[in-house]
Amino acid sequence: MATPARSKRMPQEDRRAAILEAAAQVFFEQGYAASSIDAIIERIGGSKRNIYNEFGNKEGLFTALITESADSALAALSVERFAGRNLSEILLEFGRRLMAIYMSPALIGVYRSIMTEALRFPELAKAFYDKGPGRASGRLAEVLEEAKSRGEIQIDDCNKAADHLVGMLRDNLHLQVILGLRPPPSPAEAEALVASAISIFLHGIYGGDRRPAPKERAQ
Amino acid sequence: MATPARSKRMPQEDRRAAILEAAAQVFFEQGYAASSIDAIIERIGGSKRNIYNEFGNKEGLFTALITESADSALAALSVERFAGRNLSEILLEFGRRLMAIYMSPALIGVYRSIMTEALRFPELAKAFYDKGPGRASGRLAEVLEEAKSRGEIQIDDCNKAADHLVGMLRDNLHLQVILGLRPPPSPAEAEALVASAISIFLHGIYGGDRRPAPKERAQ
DNA sequence: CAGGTAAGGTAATGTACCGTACCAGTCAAG
DNA sequence: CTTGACTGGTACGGTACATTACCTTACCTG
Repeated sequence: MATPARSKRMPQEDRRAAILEAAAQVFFEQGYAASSIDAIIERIGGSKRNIYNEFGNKEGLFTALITESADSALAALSVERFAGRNLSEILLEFGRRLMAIYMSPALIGVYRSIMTEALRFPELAKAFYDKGPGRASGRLAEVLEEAKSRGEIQIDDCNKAADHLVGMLRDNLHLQVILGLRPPPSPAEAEALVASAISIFLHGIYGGDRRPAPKERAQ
Repeated sequence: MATPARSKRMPQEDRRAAILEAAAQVFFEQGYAASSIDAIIERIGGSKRNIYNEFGNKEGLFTALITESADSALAALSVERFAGRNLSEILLEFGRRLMAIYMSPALIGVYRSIMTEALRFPELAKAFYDKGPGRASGRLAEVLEEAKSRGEIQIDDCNKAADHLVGMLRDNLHLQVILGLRPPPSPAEAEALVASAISIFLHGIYGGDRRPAPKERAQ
């Protein structure tokens, strides 16, 4: 009834992907507990047997959805080690990628739904954190550690500083998007936000006697 | 059966408070959709009529809980205008308060539950944001604007910078606490985090030719 | 102390939904 | 064409839950 065009058979992979896509729409909008298997299956037609055959039960579908969404969204972070340009450019590139990831619909949905379910799915919450924000911060800390060892920056605890920068990039804007109070930023907005965050991270806000950074317009 | 000592009547205020406390335990742990009125009433004894008489329905109880929790947790932000000491001390004091608020069990619970329900309760989400993170950022922007007008700092967009600082203070640690991956920080930890975030915000991480801030040990 | 009112308790109503069973139609192989 | 595995559609068992109807009890007023 919903999509009569889909009455034919489907290769297993496509079916699995279709289920996950529909599950994303429903779970990420309504949350795990308020979502029904029926609502998911309505979007793609077919019967619930497909879901139960493929994922076992509702929990299995949810964990698969969270895991795969987080994995695919976060894959962009580990493509290569950042080229050995200067720290400012490395951080800018890192920030751009992280911002794009955080604002992607998939990850917004993951955030929205995993907060409430974290206590019910502790391993899932840990996996999400470790592969996502935790790893981002870890990678960043490595970069900072290198720069520190070259004497380029002064910083006591690189892990803490990395957390701070990640937090800056995920500031109130991210929260507003998750809460549905505003749409994700345009590329230009995102770029400006990344630039201003990185600029503050590198130079702070005191206007005293610091040298301007090479070719950076602060916001 | 649960608490037989409570078989007598109760002043309305106490009962209302008891309901909200029990609702906080249940809603903040399980989320709105997965929580049942029965589970709430079991914690305090009595019957569901108490809840329906006082709050109308489940939605009414939830919105009252979120609103009052956010209000009381965030009241500490608007007590007085910060004394006109130097910017560093003002920000430190601001950061301490904000950190304490963010890590309070009440606000952790609000965060946990409102993310998923934001799309179902848009006005509630907006009220929460405006009274909470939005106002924190707004107050901070005022402080920065003053310092800017005194020529103390150099900054283009004070609102953006304020968002960044608020984000720094609410970084991966906050996320880990919400996800239940670690307990809230001890006062000493919190103080160290605030200090390092503010230090970066003020001075950045470049170790060049900046003067050290007055009496600040960065972390 | 009697009687009334409103709150508190109990049980019922109706619904939603997870997970499974059943049947009929469909595709692929032989 | 026949067979058989699989799938779509639907219905069902069992349960949980929001909300309400109805009864019971406590408190207040005169």
